[in-house]
Amino acid sequence: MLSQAEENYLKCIFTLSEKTEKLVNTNSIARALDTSAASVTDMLKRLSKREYIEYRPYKGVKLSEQGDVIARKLIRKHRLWEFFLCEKLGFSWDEVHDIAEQLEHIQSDDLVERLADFLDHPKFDPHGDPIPDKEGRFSVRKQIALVDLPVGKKGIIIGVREHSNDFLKYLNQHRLTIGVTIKVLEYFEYDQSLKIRLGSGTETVISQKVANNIFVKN
Amino acid sequence: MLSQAEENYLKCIFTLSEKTEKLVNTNSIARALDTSAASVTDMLKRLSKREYIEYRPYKGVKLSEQGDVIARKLIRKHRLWEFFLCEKLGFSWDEVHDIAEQLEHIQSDDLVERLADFLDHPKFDPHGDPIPDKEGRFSVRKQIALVDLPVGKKGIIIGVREHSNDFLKYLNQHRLTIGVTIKVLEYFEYDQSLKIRLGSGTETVISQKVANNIFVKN
DNA sequence: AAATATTTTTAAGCTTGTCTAAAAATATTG
DNA sequence: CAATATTTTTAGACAAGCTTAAAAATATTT
Ligand SMILES: [Mn+2]
Ligand SMILES: [Mn+2]
Ligand SMILES: [Mn+2]
Ligand SMILES: [Mn+2]
Repeated sequence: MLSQAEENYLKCIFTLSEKTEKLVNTNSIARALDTSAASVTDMLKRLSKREYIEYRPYKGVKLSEQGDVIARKLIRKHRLWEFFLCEKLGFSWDEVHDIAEQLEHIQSDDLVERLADFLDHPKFDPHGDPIPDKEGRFSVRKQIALVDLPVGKKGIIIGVREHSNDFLKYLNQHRLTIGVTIKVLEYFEYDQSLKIRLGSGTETVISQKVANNIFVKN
Repeated sequence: MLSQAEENYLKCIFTLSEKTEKLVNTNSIARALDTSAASVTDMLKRLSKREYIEYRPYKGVKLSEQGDVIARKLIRKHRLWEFFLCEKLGFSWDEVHDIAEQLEHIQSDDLVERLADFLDHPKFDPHGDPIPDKEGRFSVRKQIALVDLPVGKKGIIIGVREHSNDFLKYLNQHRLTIGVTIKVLEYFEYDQSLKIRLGSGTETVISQKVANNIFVKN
């Protein structure tokens, strides 16, 4: 059985791997987990000995077959719990991550599957991130960043790239939440900001940074 | 913030206190937590220094005001989660304790209250144990052990004294679950066993040991 | 290619929570 | 009430997971 710390490392390596293709390096793990590089090296040696990862000193690390399975299960649990917290308990999407960070470590295969049943096997979590199925497979769907939506076109918000509390709260304040329809009215070359109209009729201007962190479908 | 280990000690001292009135002694804690007396002494010193308990070496220990509040919260969480697992996820009462043992350590006051709302503020858990309210108050209700139900009288099962898996499974097998009506048909002096008839019409004989561990109301 | 900068690992040490064995305190019994 | 039994504490050790500081390896510049 893995400790919570060990589980966090595996999940971290998984998410960093998604972005890089290459081996994950010590420093990026340390940054992500807000710990020292020395601690990371220490843990990598332990996880390597137990064959959850393939570790090449000074080169970097990737998950083993076994480690990959565990990481996917953790992400499944995390996102199922986030869905539960929003859909059943009425939390908003900026409140659920920290609680799910704890709940993902509850050990019971039975629990996960019953929870998934109870929730009708959702495919996406409250932030629009895919929930792996029992076998660890992610759903994929066509999505583009709002920055890439041409002027005059409509899109529906289906996810976010950033998950920080600040960003999610900004989105709440501007009613930019999952399911909302957006039409791009104007593009301002000067600072790459966008004027948009929501389904509700409200019009706003959003920065390039914001538009880049919102995913929409056509 | 308390570690899971520290929380387990406080909860343990609380439940042992319920039974004894007197100070809780080191050995009984060690037995309950399946650990060594030396470890217990060690922890008692730490919890005492932080004023969660009042500890008198060689004499015993009791919870401080503060420790009592925390223990009650843990029991509230534990039993709410057990209720959730049975009522919403369809677990049976012999499957929920170990999972609730983990879930009770999730840190979020908001979560507990939203969960309680979602469950309509249940007063008793799947084993018939009272769920403390937000202020830590337990509901009390009149209940007697099935052994004490006179021959010819009817009662309804509302709880159990023992919580072991073996006992709960025995009860499942004999359809002796919460809400079931029981009529005592006969008492056998020789071994203090009872002949009973269930609401369903089934008749069985149960031992004195079993009858002592079932609570009924008239 | 040598000098410099960055990344990673090693070394040493701390806290938490556990253990076993031995010593000390308390309780029980003849 | 002294001997014995039981309970509790102390002592010493260990693993996990973290820290900082120093050393070693690798990457980048000049
Ligand atoms: Mn999350
Ligand atoms: Mn999410
Ligand atoms: Mn329980
Ligand atoms: Mn219970």
